[in-house]
Order: sequence, then structure tokens, then C-alpha cells
Amino acid sequence: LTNEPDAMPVSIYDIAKQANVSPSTVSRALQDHPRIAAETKRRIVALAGAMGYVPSAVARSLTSNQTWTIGVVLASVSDPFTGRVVEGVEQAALEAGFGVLLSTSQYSREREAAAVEALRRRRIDGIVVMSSHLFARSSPAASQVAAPVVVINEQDPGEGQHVVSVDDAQGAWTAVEHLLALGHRRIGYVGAGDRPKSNRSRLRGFHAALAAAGVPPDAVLVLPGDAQGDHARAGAESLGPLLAAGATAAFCYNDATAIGLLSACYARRVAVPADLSVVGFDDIDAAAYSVPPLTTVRQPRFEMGRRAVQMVLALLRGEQPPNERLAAELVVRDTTAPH
Amino acid sequence: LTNEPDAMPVSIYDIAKQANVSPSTVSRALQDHPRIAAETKRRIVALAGAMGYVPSAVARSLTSNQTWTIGVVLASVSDPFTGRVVEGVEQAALEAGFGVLLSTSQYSREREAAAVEALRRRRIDGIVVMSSHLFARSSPAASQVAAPVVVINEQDPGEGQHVVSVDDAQGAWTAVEHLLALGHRRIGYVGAGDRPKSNRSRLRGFHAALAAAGVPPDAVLVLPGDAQGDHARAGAESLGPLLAAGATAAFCYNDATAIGLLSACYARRVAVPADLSVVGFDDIDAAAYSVPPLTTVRQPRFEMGRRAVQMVLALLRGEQPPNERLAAELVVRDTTAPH
DNA sequence: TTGTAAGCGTTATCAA
DNA sequence: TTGATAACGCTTACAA
Repeated sequence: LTNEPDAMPVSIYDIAKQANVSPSTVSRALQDHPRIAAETKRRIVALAGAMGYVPSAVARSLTSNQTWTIGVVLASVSDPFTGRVVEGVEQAALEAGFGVLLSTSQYSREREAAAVEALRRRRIDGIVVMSSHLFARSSPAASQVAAPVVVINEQDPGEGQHVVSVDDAQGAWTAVEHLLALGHRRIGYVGAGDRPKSNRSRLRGFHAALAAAGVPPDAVLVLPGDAQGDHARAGAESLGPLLAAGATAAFCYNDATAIGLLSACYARRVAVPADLSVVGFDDIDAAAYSVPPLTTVRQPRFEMGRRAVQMVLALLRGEQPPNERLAAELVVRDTTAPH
Repeated sequence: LTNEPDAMPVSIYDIAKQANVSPSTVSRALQDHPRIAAETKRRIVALAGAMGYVPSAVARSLTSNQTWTIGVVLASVSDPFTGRVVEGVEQAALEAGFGVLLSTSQYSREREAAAVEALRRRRIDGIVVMSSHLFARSSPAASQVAAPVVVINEQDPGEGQHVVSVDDAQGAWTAVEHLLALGHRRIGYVGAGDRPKSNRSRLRGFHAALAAAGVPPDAVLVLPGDAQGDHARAGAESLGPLLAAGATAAFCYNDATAIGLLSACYARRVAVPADLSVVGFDDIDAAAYSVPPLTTVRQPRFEMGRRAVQMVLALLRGEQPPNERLAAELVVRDTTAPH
């Protein structure tokens, strides 16, 4: 086969020799340079193909000061939220002829810093960060990068930081509106103590939807959730309080919370959705597999990845793209029914 | 901040000028070169730090003919199987000081070929491919790459191809052994028509376990599964035949199949595991969320990713690493119970 | 239209 | 122990 050990790939020099022209002519032929004879170009392109020439992005990068590479920094690839986002990133990058270099921090600040350092060494053109709660505006890593950085779902963006995020309040509103339309009036909210910002936004949407429908708020129906971030447990432990408060429906901070609540319902023989309607947030994969399948608010994960890259590219062009706040979409499945 | 537009990063030249030494001295100071005065080295390292020097991997790659980058080619990042594998890849790569460049084919042969071409241009050092049923030994892409290629879970490895895979027969054996230990004797198998190789291996393990226990095989209990690869549907549609055949337990080709079977049980009020025990294969995320949580055979996905990279690195060192066949591990959850 | 030569940031070989 | 110099593969003025 062609796999001889250490067979140096052919360079434009080799082609030049074969074609009896100078390297620069080859270079020009291989690009869309105007100043080259059509015939020469044809001849050289053909020869390059025949010789199995593959241009070296490395050399090109050295002269052009670009690597056509976008670094993605995230906590974990197998996080239920992550996959689609990365796919969106990859798709948008591919369309623009860029590659995607992956770095996971495994929720470690040190590893994140190391990842960013590695990206700097590699001279990547831009960075997309998925909110790791680490790469905050205060992060020393952030300020040192020359390349444009776009953060996805950053809770608390600093001045001048570029952000793509979901509209938490609007998403919550949609969920509650759905429950109201089904005739529910005693609607509970199960929050997340470890995500103050987005929790507040979702709670705001929750209240706004109630207010718009003329339903008076009731503090008993609002549960704070676990401060440590054990969402599933918070969901499970909220069942008692919810029932005690006379709730016929509950909107949960996210799907993990909702699925926790569902499991508590199952254990205590509370029929869903007959006795209690449940709505989550995120639309992680597990939401479709829960029993019953979970009605939830879908974060446009793929689109967030895409937009983040497009924002990086705009910044690379010297533009000043505005931050993006994407709408979340209600996905009705089987955990919600009329009151 | 430091983010001035197009501020060229400092090079060893800049440092050399500041330190009144030659660039090569700086280069030596920054490596672990033996022939340099300790004092000079200290001084230059300090200066480099102060000047915010970040070495250029691009330039280094040009001279060394290495990029310290491993390309990962897979069908989709959000495939339930994928995330952990990528994490394993990333982990092993990181340990060796390598980066991971991600390419998804989205199940398209063309995109896969394009991805490999892009990797070649970038002069990546090695490639890990997750069996996409495309990058087969016959693939023209494969033969043209100079870099070592390791394939994960390749069904039908060609001569000289490097492969990391799971031991299908052993995994199936473990599953069936578990059911036998619970007292089941009428055990069904639900296959996958679109994966002939691994299906055959798992079926072999299934039969071997039965034989070892002295349970006679019964062809009625072996279901072929969907030829098109709709595993969930195949699982659902197998419930009837299984019950007709008097099965008290079923081992499924994979979790998707098992979950399909579970949903059919739910719909037809067949109690799991009371009336029917079910075992899957893979241990995808959804397996833990199914109702009841699915007993299954776990593919060591993280480890497969790790090993694949280690194999690439070994090949890079000029070694001839043997192919790896990793054991799968039984994960007992709630879909299996004594007969 | 084509060729020559310098430069991108680093490493490595050879002298000094 | 340090410094010149060439080399890596390509692009791009500038010259021819």
C-alpha cells in the first residue's frame, strides 16, 4: 500500500520539479490565483492529483497566522446536554471550513486552565465554551486568550463577554401557559438552588405566566430545590410538599428534577398525569425515555452550538455580533393532561 | 486587557532580543536541552514568562513533522454510545500530551471521506474511528492515510487492521448465565438483522451459555430482529412471539431492543420482571432511566476509547500492538428476577 | 505569466 | 556554553 514508513508527503517543491516550474507557480496554480495561465494551472492541478499531493495545513497556518480551528471547552462530552451542542458546533465549523478541537475539563478548574493553555499553543482561531461555571468572566484563563471566546449558557456574563443562551423566562412561561391551558390553577415550581441565575429567570417566567392568566401566586407552591445540585433528589423530595400544597401540576427547573419527581410519583402511586401533571426543562435524551415520556421545554442545543460558532466567525471578521438569546420550545409528551 | 487586535504573540526572537542572546539559546532554554548554562536558562525562562510567551505548536509541527493531534471520526456525537468513548479518547490523548480533533460523518460516506481528507491536510498523527459501517477495510479513505488508524467495534476487520472491540460472545454469555442463575429455562433471544457479525457473536454466546447449563436450544425462542435496524420496534414486536414460545426471560441484542420490548410489555400489561425478565446490551444512558431500570451488559466505552488511543500511540512508536477484545460487564438492575 | 527570495516560529546541525 | 545557519512547506511581494 501507500503506507510506507515515514514516507514524506509530496510538497509543492516536488511538483515544481516534475512540472519544470517554480514552487510559486505551483502554489498559484493550486489556489485561485488570477495571475496564472489557464493551461499551466490545469497541467499542475492534474499533476498534483496524480502525485497524491495533500497541502499542509501546518505550513499554511505558519504563514497565514490562522489554523481554521475552533476549540471547544466543556465539562464533559457525555453530559446529557452536551452532545447536540457539539454537533451544532461541528456543523457550523465544517460549513466554514473549520475544524473542531475538543477539550474536556471534567469539572476541574485546573484541567480547564490547562485546556485553554493548550489551545493557545495551538493557535486556534476561536473558542466556544459551554458554561462550566468555571470559565466565568473572572477566570484568569479567559482574559489571556487572544482568540475570540463565545460562551454558551453563561449564567452571569461579564461586560463585553460574548454569549449564546436560552431564554429561560420565555421557556418557563411556555411551560406554565401549557398547564394553564389544560385547566390547572394550583401549579407548583420546583427550583434548583445551585443555579441561582437561571432559576430566578425560570421562576420569573413562571410567575409572569400565572399573572397573565390572573392566577394569584402562592408561595407554598414554590419549592427551592437542592442547594447542592442534586436535582433528581430535589424533585423526588418535592412530591410531598407539592401534594400538601394542593398542586395538580408542577413545572420543574429541569428534566433531572422532573424525572426525580416522576420516580417519587411512581413509588408513591401518584398517577401521572391523572393526579399530577409534570413539565421539565431541557429535553435531555432521558426525557423521551421516562415513563411516562416527559413533557418538557426544549433547549435548542444544536442551534446554540451553531450560533456560537457563527458568532466566533463574525468576531474573527472584526464584526461586533450581538449576544443571542434563543427561544425554547415546548415539547408535549405524556406527563401533562387536563385538570 | 491583553486583547489588542492582532497583537502578534511574542516569539523566541523577541525574547532573544530582550535577553541579548541568540534565538537558539532561547529555544534551548525553553526545552530541556542539556547544553545550556543553568543560570542562562533560569533567566530566559523567567523572561519568557514575564513576556507572556506561548510557544507555537504550529511552528513546532512544521519542523518536527508531528502535530500531537489525534483525529476522531464518528457518525454522531450525540449517539448514545459515543460520548463516553470520546471521553476515553480525550483522556488518553491528554495524558500523552495530544489533542483531539473531532469529525462527525453524520452517517454519510461523503462526509466521512471529507473528514479524513481534512485530517490528512492537518497532518494529524493518528486516527481513531468509531465503527460507522463505512470506514471499512474496503474504504478507499482508509488505505490512503499515512497515519495509523485504529477502529473501534469494527464488525469485520480486514487483514492488518487495528481494532479495539468488545467481546460480544462473552457479554452474551454473562447475560444468559445471569438469567439461568435466576432459574429461567425458557430464555429468548431478540437479534438485530442489520448487524450480522456482532449479532452472530452474541447469539453464539447465548447458545454457549445454555449448552453449558444443559438447557436444550429451541429455535422458536430465537427472533431475528428487524433487518432495517429499527431495534426498538423489533423489540416491541418480539413480545408476542416470545410469550407464544413460553419465554420467561429474554436477552436482547442491545438496549434499544430491550427498551422497545419493555414498552410493549408496559402497553400489554406484561409485568417486568414478574412475568418476563429482560436483559439488554450496551448500557446506554437510557438503560438506567427505563422503567424499570434495565439489567444489561455494559460495553466498556470509556476504556475502549482509551485503548484505541494507546494503540495509536504504540503504532506511532513503531510497535505492533495486538488487537484488543475487551470484556463486557453485567449490570444488574430491575428487569430481571427469579423465575 | 512566471521566477526569485524572504518570511512565518521553531528545531537542529555545525562552528565558534 | 553559545551563535549562525539551514530547514520544515507554504505564501507573497517584487523582479524578470
